[in-house]
Amino acid sequence: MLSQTAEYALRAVVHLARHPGEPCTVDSIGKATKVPLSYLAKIMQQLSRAGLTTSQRGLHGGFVLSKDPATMSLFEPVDAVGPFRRILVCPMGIPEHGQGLCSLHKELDATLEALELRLRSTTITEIIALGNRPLCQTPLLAGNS
Amino acid sequence: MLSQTAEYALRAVVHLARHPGEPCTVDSIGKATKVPLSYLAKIMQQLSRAGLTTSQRGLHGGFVLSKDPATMSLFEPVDAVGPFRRILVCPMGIPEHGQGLCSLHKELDATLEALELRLRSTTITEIIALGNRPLCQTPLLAGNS
DNA sequence: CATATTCAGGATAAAGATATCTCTTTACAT
DNA sequence: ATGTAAAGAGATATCTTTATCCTGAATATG
Repeated sequence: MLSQTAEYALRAVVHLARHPGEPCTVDSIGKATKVPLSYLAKIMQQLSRAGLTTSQRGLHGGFVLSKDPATMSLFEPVDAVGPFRRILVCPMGIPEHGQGLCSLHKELDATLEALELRLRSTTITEIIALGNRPLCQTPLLAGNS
Repeated sequence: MLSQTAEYALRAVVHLARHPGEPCTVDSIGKATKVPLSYLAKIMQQLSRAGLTTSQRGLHGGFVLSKDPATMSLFEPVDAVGPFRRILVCPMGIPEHGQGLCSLHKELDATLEALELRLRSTTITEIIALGNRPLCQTPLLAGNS
């Protein structure tokens, strides 16, 4: 339902949130989150273009979250890598009276809305706080890469 | 979020529900719902294999819903054409203690669950009853093809 | 300044989803 | 029985998503 790319983006952002201030390279993020490195590089570009991360080249460079993860919802990385599309006009045509959706598409859009609201209402901080095991392989209390 | 194929499947099922008893050909469904005919043919096959529709070949053949649309949820056609996947084990590996998801995937799965429940709790009959314009181009009260 | 490290961007490849076409099989109507 | 209307099924084409690779540009360090 969420694209693979969105999954990867969320993993990366969660990882960055767990390493506040510390620039993380594509390499280190990819290894920690098990995302293919060369693909992750593209995703990180998208996150940076969307303003969610700051990037720094060169030695000790890498990516840092550009804002407090307590103010960043799950929706943001998801939307950054593949815009979230609501059903605004009838997918079956009828552009003229496009404002009134048929009941099927009204219901589908309401479902999308609920999904969007849920993503918007959960923050990255909540994920890393919740039960403290944000990404599966990270041990419960140890310092990890 | 829902695949194009799922969208098409829902349109087709809604159309069938509006023509109870009357076998609808791929051709007629496709024209009424603006789904590419040759692709719709494949989708109807999937619905039939999943047991949602009954098909009849030959003159006056076509597809009929195999059960009362009041007992069919939106989930069924969606799941029939592309199985709905929950997150049951960690997508990042760790098969050993696979039962305990990390918090990111717990939240994502909870979101999927909410989506699934919503689809499961809306029936096709509700769609065709609701405000009575189940598919956009169908006139409000007229007999239509 | 030289060099190693890292991101940026473009080109390409592989896989999956979407779409089309053709031929076969089934069933009805005459 | 024969012709015609339909679904079934397989092969193929196109587009999008996912993934890889390579070269160039920026930056810290010595």
